[in-house]
Amino acid sequence: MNYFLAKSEPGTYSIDQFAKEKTTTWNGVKNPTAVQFLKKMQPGDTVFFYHSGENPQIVGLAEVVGNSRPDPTEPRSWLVDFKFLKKFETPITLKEIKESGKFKDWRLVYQSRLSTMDVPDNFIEYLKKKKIL
DNA sequence: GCCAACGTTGGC
DNA sequence: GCCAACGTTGGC
Repeated sequence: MNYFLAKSEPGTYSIDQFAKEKTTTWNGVKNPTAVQFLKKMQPGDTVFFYHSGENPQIVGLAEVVGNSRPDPTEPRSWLVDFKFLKKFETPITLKEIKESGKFKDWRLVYQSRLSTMDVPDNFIEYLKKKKIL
């Protein structure tokens, strides 16, 4: 089981909408690097749901259901289905992640524009220690 | 609102 | 195939 992170502008699609809908098709990903990660997602993998924009933070968890696949309506674009798992009572802010100093080699920190990415093991450990996972 | 970083487009 | 110009994203 692998961990990934997917960003969404809450004005476009928020964790609350996701919680209501229970499942969503994650689409619109065209960036080649982001698509690479989408292709690696497999059923059962866990995805951190991240709100970008004002107050950027990880707000919840999703589970990959079904295989990622090309978007039939848009060339070079890929999509994947997510099932809602949970919304964090206390989101993990980007500020906290940066200020901890432990995750400088994570794309979330050094490559802000990337919308879909993997998650380093030491971040998972960090969350387990904090009893968030 | 600004700007850095990066992706895309199109002319050559 | 290169690169300049331009567009987009996302953090601040």
